[in-house]
Amino acid sequence: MKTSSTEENYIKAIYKLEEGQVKNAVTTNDIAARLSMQPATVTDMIKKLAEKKLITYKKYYGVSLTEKGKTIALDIIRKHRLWEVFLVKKLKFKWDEVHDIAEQLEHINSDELIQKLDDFLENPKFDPHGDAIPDRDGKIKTIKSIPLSIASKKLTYIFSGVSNHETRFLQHLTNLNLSLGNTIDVDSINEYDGSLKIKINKSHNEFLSEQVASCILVHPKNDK
Amino acid sequence: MKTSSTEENYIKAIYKLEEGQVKNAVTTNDIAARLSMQPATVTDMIKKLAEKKLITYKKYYGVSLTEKGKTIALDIIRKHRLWEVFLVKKLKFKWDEVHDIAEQLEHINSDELIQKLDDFLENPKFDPHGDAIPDRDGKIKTIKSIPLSIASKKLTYIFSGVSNHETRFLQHLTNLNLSLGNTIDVDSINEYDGSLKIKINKSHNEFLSEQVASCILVHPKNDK
DNA sequence: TTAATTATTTAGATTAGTCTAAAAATTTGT
DNA sequence: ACAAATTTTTAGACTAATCTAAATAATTAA
Repeated sequence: MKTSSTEENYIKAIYKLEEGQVKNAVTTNDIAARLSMQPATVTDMIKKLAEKKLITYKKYYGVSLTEKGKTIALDIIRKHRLWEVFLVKKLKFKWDEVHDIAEQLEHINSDELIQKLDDFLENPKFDPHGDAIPDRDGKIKTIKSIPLSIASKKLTYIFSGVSNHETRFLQHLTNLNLSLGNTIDVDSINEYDGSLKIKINKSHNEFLSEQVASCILVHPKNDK
Repeated sequence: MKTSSTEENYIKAIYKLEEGQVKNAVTTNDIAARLSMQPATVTDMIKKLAEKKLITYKKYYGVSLTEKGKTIALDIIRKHRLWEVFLVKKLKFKWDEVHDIAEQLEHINSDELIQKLDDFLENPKFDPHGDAIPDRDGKIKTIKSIPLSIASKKLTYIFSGVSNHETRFLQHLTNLNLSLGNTIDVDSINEYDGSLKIKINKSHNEFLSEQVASCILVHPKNDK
């Protein structure tokens, strides 16, 4: 069964919302907000997706992806992240420039293409923002990382990902000279506002607000 | 002004039809046949394109692209051909496998992307089928090639392009071990059916029907 | 040159995806 | 527990892209 780009965008949105929630159902308003659509529009589309058995839907309650829906979501995410790797590694885009283009490329329909792209890129496991790339069968590594905002003083971490993909945020990290894989030593944590003083890659000191630290994902060094 | 993928496909079709015709106008039925659409559908769309000043349109007569329309057509063709180079050179697709994927990729919208892709591919001038790639300003090389079917006996030619892009035709050439850039020596031409005996790359002899020879574009050796 | 054929356009309908406004269901706050 | 607020759905409408059938214009052929 074919899925339109529009349907794919809804499926991806539902997947992302499920990921970030404890609850078992995603609401109409959540989806509407994420996709900048009217709730009425979302109701129509979720009826259609339920019809196709890509989600389960209970009126006035919410939706959740079926296995079939999850498979499609992971396939789109796989394509998005592989294209991001291509854009950054091969075409030399900056990590904050690739999102919108990958949003278009992720809907290109050709299994053969994605397979060959994956091989060409040498089967990368992570995209330029540190997000894991699902394999061909939809298997995805769950990385046990934590926000830097709950890190412990005097420990050393590895910068492994971000939980905010906005251009402005990514540019801020670039300006701090902070890149994926860098070590982060937490020198001190301000008790009042949660801000941190850190040392990046054993070389330069920086100051991070709690707001920024909370979007930086790390794992303890020598543990991964 | 934005153009939808659908509009782009019409513009490209009109461009291709203009290219292959002496007449100054392309008819509704031509476009309908090329795009496998109903003439009534085409009439609606050409009204829309005329409204946008991408074509000139005279009722019951036909259409032709404006400068604006031509610019868009050449931009799509540029994108299509650059993606084909990418697919063949980098992803190792065969030359007969890339058309449908490039048809999708050509509608991806990002000037920055195409510029970087062009550079990544080292600014190729021809696609895998020997068609010239328009430059960023829409300038396109017109190559003075002829169909092999009107070639002269005992002369040596270079295989420079095809006028038929069907998978089955391209596979036939592959089976003959004939690739772009190969030399073709015309040994003899059959007077009755126009078939040719040729030697490819000074190494192996092949037989070509007139039908096949007419879709093979060549230029005389040491002239180009 | 006029009747027959062919090509094109118009008219009316359909589907996908979107909207606004109003109705209905659920949740919240006192 | 019930009124108020919020969320969700329904109803009706719009646009883009498509179709079929019918009407009209242009071309061809006798």
